[in-house]
Amino acid sequence: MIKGKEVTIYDIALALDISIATVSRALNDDPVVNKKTKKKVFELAEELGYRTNHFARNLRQKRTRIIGIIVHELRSNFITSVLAGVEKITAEAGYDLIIAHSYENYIKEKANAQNLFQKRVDGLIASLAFDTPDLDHFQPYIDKGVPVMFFDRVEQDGNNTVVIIDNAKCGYQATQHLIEQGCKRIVHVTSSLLRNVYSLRYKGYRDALFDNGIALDEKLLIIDDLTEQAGIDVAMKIMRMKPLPDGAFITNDFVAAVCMRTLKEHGINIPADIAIVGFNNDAICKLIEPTLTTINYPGVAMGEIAARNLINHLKGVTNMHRTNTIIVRTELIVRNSSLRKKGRVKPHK
Amino acid sequence: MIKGKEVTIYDIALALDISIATVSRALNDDPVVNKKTKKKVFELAEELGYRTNHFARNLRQKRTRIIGIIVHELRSNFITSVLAGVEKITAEAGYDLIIAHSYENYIKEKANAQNLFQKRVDGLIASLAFDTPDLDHFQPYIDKGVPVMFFDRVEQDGNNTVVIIDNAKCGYQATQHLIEQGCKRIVHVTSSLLRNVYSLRYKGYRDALFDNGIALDEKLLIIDDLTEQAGIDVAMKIMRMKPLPDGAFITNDFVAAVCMRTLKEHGINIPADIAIVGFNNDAICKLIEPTLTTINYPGVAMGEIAARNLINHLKGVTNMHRTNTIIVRTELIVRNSSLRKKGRVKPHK
DNA sequence: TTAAAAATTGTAAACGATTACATTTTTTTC
DNA sequence: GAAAAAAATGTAATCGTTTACAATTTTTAA
Repeated sequence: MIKGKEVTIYDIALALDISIATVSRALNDDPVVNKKTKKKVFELAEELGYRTNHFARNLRQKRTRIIGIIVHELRSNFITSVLAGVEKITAEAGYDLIIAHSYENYIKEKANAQNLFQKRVDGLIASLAFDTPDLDHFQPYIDKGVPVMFFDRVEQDGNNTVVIIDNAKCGYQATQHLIEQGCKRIVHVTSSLLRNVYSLRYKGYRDALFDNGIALDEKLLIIDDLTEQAGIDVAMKIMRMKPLPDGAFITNDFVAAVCMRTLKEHGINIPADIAIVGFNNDAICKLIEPTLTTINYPGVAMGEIAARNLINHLKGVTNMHRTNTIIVRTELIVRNSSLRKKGRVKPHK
Repeated sequence: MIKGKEVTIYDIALALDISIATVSRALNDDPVVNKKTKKKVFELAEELGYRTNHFARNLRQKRTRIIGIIVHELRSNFITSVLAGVEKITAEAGYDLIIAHSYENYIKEKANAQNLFQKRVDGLIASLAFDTPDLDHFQPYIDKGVPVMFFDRVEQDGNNTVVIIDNAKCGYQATQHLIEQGCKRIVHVTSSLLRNVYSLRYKGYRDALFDNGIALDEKLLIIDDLTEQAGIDVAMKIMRMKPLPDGAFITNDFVAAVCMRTLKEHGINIPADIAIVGFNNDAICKLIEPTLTTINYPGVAMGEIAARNLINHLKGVTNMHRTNTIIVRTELIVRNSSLRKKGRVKPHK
């Protein structure tokens, strides 16, 4: 193999004194080609270090075998799990994965969407940024018939195919659990209510309060971004509330953990003074003290499902547009941060 | 824009009654083209929804503007940080990023290397799996002159370009710190010694012991994989040691955290009974109790450096092969898990 | 042995850009 | 106003495949 000089099907054809058409067919394992010829072609290709020129092929076939994925944040346990799930399925199916990162920024998300469209991905998987107001930037995909699959962070009323969890139910469960543990004044710490995941969890929270005859107090709603500082600020805000709340449903484990640490530093007892429920079931839940009650959220599975549906659609096995919404199972995992009435609910692990 | 029908430079040329060469040049902002013509082309391209066919372009130009990255594990804070750094730089430079995941598996790593080579990435960034015995699978890249940049997990004696931290120094620092805190019997918990990162940290550990006149006891070396179960097993092993060790240098924060939890559950006091130092400075360090002393490890920066060097090399700005090794700064962050002699070392944050 | 059928191979036209080189048009210079 | 220089545009080959259709070779059947 000589550096810089690429081997093409012409070289193979020339060496074997056959046509490039036959070589091409042989390399693609076309049953029409004589087995002996095929064998010779394969062997010579191997020997010469032939590698397919995917540009030539894609140029001709008009498809890329590339799936694009736009994530709102890379440095997140959940997203990484999804990525792992997607990667597994796409790799198995022989697709490549191009990852684009929006950093929770609509402008970047838009640029990424355009870029991947330019690159002609065969399909797109996306989770929206905090401040994404609409789906106009995905319109070119729809116009060209390129399938798009949204996961987790999706548009509320869009008629796209989405893979999500039942956020309202999760919010309800978490809140109901706190109420069952005797909480009456429950803080809800969440992020931008413009995003489905947060607005629906809030809805679940409200519904649970309502069903238990507890009046909604909007002063107990705290909006944060997902940083460490936010966790500290939240704790400060909670401590200034009078009377002190006796429960907190925080829609992110990391923020919950930082918040808990800060509360503890100020002498507040968890769960005795305040019971806390987080969201995500990150690894930290089992490592902090007390261990954190949370909602388990199956990242890898969501990634796998999104990717599998997309690829099946591309292969024509199923039509994605028939399935509008795929809801993935979640569960409340009760640990010590919320467990006041011992024995009534068995703590998890 | 009609679904399924792609606009090409021919369409634009036809509509404006100019040649495709001019259209091509205009779209590439070639200064040779008349400004008015250029404007007309841009406007019509926009209007018709023209998008470059990158296959045609790449076929002609013989490059892909794609960087491949092979990581040993996706679900890791460190790797995600590196990924974020790489993504930032490659995106800025107009390159796409294809991610491949080896799951700490040599076979998969090899397959990924081959696949990305087939896809003709312009450059490769890689971190090796646990059990990768050699770099033979990267030989095709070298033969073809495709630059490869290794980071973190690299081959010991290879003459490739690598971005690493000074693992031996980190190991030395961590151990020295424990010794300064009065530890005499220090356990070293680490992973496969076949990998540079772990063998060098071990070397640093040994050197620090030696320099302080402490005999090396091989019974104090524990090899684990990086799972939760490993953390528990490690704690159990430590507790069975007689006399109980008084210090532990654990080369992974997560394992250290699980181990600490398990030790505490068994009534062992940290740092009084055993002082602990981890590695990575994951978010958990500040959230667990006691807070975990660790080595800070700049993931994002490493990703940025690796990507920047690769891209500068591709652009011909610098020659990567001149720079053999890039060592990134690290620091010991002292927190409560190792702090016995208050006041002697100021705890971090 | 020969015609028909089946298997195999070949020819040549795409696919959509880039670009060396040639040509035409415009501007400058004296 | 003509020659020279500069600017702008065009022509056509090329990149490496795939694939419809045509042509050839081999096998089968009578």
